[in-house]
Amino acid sequence: MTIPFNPEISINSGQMFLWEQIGNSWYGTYGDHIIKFSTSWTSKSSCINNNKNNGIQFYSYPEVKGWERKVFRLDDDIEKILSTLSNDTLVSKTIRKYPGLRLMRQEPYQCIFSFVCASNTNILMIRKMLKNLSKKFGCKVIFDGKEFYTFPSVNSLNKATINELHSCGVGYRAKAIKALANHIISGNLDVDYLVRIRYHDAKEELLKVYGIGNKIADCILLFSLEKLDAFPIDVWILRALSRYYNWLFNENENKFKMTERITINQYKVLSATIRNYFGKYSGYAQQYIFYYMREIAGKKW
DNA sequence: GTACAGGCAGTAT
DNA sequence: ATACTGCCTGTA
Repeated sequence: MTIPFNPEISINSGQMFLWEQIGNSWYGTYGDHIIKFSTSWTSKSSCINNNKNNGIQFYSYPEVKGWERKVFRLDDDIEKILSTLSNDTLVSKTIRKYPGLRLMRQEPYQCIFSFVCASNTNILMIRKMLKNLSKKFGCKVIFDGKEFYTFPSVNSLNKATINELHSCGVGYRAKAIKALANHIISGNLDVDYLVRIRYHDAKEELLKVYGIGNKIADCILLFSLEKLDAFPIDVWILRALSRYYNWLFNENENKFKMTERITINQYKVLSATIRNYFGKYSGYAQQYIFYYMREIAGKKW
């Protein structure tokens, strides 16, 4: 059995902020690289399999051959992951509904800054903030005769003033961006180390940073620090838990209401319960559920 | 004008 | 441990 892979649906999963479509090509920012793939079809439902790039081509600037394997996590044992998660009714349904949807691996620093911008705002706003930051603090790159900006380096963000950051429309998050850059530059946050240690330990380190709470830490862990067992709970996932998984929480007085903002302790209980339920690939389940919730709500991004 | 969306930090209880 | 509030920008 070959599991399908569709890069287009994957980058539209809502967690990939800096991608844009130009004709039959998609261009994305991956740190200081611009990555691109082109399809020779127009239908969005088309898929390709793992081994043969049927009509789809991958490029990047600067050129890095085979980047798609890393970015689209083609090194994961997707067959095993999806078969494990298929024990769950809802996830099983979404796997069939969205063939080719994959979890994506983001550039760690870009991912961390992106999600620090993601507090208390929506995806369109996050995209806007990150575009502004890239234009102001990134490097201009001409690729295919088109103008792009690399994601700002940690150094450039560290040197930026609060006012400069604020001018990018990030609002009160300017303070968090500054604090984060300083944390990284001073060696208090080591990405390589966070990749090596386990979920709970890495999360503990992230939570020390001003501006990073439970949800944002889980996003960073899942999307860039190789913690496939992370399960970010935002409002969309909370609605899903309330609607489809209430039975999991009815024991032990773990009931919750989706209309209420959850407390830190409630997040811990929800997180522990759902991660125990889905297991080591919880993050993949989250990806499918998130996509499903956004789609039935009619969200484009 | 007014309501609402959205995660975190800080303070009071 | 929980409740409440302020923080920003934008859309309906």
